[in-house]
Amino acid sequence: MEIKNIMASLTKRQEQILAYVVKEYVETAQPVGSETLRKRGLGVSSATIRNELAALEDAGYLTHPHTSAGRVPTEKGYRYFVESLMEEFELPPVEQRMIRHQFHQVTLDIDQWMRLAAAVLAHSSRNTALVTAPQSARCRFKNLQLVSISDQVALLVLVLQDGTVKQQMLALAQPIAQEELMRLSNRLSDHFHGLSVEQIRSSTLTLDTFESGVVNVVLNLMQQIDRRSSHEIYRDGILDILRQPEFAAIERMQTLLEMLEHRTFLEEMLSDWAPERGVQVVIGGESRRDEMSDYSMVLSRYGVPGEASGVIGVLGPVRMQYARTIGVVRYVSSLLDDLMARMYGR
Amino acid sequence: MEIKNIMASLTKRQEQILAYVVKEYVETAQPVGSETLRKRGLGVSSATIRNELAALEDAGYLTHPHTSAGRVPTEKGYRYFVESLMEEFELPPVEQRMIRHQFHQVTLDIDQWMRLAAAVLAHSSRNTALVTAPQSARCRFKNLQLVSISDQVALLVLVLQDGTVKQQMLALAQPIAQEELMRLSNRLSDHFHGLSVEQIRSSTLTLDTFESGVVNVVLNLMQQIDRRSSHEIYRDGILDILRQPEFAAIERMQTLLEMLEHRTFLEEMLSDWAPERGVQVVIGGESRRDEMSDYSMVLSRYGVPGEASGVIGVLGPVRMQYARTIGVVRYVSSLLDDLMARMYGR
DNA sequence: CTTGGCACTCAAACATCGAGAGTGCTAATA
DNA sequence: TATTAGCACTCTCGATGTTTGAGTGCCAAG
Repeated sequence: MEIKNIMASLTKRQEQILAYVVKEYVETAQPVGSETLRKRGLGVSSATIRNELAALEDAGYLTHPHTSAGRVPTEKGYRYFVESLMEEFELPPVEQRMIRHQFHQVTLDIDQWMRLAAAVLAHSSRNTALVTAPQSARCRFKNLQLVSISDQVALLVLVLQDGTVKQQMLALAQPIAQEELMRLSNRLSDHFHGLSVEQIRSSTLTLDTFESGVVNVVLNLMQQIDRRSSHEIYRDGILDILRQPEFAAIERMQTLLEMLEHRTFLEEMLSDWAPERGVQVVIGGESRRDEMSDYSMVLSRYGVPGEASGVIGVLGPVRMQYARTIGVVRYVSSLLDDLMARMYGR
Repeated sequence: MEIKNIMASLTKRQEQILAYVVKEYVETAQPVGSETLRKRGLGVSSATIRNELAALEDAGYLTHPHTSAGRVPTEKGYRYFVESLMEEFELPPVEQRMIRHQFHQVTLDIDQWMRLAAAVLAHSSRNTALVTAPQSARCRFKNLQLVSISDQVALLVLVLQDGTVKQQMLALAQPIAQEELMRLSNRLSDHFHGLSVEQIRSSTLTLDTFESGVVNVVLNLMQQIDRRSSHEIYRDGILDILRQPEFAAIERMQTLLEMLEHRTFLEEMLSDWAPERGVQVVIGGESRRDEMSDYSMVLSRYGVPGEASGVIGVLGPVRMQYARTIGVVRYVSSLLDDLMARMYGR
């Protein structure tokens, strides 16, 4: 007697059928029936396939929208597919080269890279891409520049060690000459070079009112960044995902858009589910969020481990081309790894 | 005998009826019939109103979706309403104060102001807001700073006279010390202070390979800005507009989203239709763009006339609360005027 | 000029029906 | 024991027909 159903393990044939169902359904968005499956060339009759389908349904890998409809994978079904059935997909070299080329064409700028990464992910996966800029564990001061804009306004430009740039206007109580501002810039830049928020705060530097005002602004900006509250999330391909047939119903679309506009929600999702390494697949309700029960995510972390890392990901309907998406995410992630490594000087 | 129809001018009662139709339709999104109108208190029977409606339709101010439906304003009808019938709407002082307060709470930063302006417009008008940052007629160099990031990478931070900040990473052929970079920064900053692209290009300054590389990057960035190709358009409230009943049909939604994602299209629309001064209302097909035939825009320019100006606007369905929207746009525009004036030192 | 009255129109909502796809079960077969 | 042919059954989907009601246009009387 064969071991069957006891271990909830599937026979070879069941696996094959499950794989076919997933692939077919992902492609057509239509429930797939026994006859369609037979034509795929299993060498058995549709009746046999029906029996297997019923078994797979009992085991929880498939469902029925209604009595006389074909089968649709459940989350468990997709999970099994992703874990055991799916063949690895590597991005074809032509595409790889094209993507790499795009990254090298663009100027050396994190913001640009992030946009491009989002665009590439969205385009290649035909879903919505989410990308966060690399965050240093704790940001460190690098350089500061004060530029006079008018009698009453100066511009403060703050550069952090990882290349992040922040600017802010300052209102001046009374006019200060550009030379004076420059002298101050240099003094502070020298003093604070390489320091974190706490270190700057505990530094013993005698400052006049204006100077300590400047320092406070700097500390504020740095804290904001530390608290990741200024964390921008780059998105792309919102349109692409809306073209999927699952969004024929209007409120589906609405809820999705609401999700995508809700920054803190996305932030949470990404930080909750981004893996430390490798590519993570989160299918539907696995994310433990009702709003996400119809969507899956494929996430990866990139960057230089100790230094700074960000997250890239693709969000799409549960009915998603997992193999392809994982391949794309993996590739873009490794590409960003390289770029970051080069930027941080290996 | 009265002058009527000859001048295509409307009688008082017709104007009143047209105004009611517009208001009612804007509110309910349903074609409005003679009986509804009678209840509004015109003091005449529905039959009389029907006659007037027929007259208004002949004159082109109203239409019929089908024989047995109520009336809907045409573009001509909306235009007449906006031009002659609508009562001015001033934002209530409470709201004004709230908005002003928000602007003063936020840090002195153009980017933040733009975001806030978009958010306020979108929220107050319940439509999609579009905002462009102020553009100087011709950008002028103010200051430049080179910061060493690693052995192979330096960061160039360029500040323009209007406070715009641009950064770009530079790949270094060989390591250059921070002091050396600073010396160069200061030299170039001094030399180019206040100059335009052409003036920098024709300046006679002896430069080594690296230095002229830096200058080229600067020129490139400045040119980009001059050509307005880097022109960011701040958008907000995309969701709000999608909640309108006109988007029950899915492809309506799709085309709108496509429009809103298409940057160059929006840029064109804004630059084509933004008025030199005052508030401009563009109704449906008046914009001479098929894609826009279902949408209206309310636009205004803000900023300091000779110096730098940007555009703010609201995009919504033709069936829009024009009075309210115009009021909001006017107020936010004047508020930005003040802020900009203050920034440029009056 | 206004109004009550009435016939007419059309979209939207609802009900009915047949076709088709797909299932589950049974009994026969290898 | 696993497979298969056969068949009754179920349910969706699209087409078709029917009803309802809002709203019009026009006429004849006030």
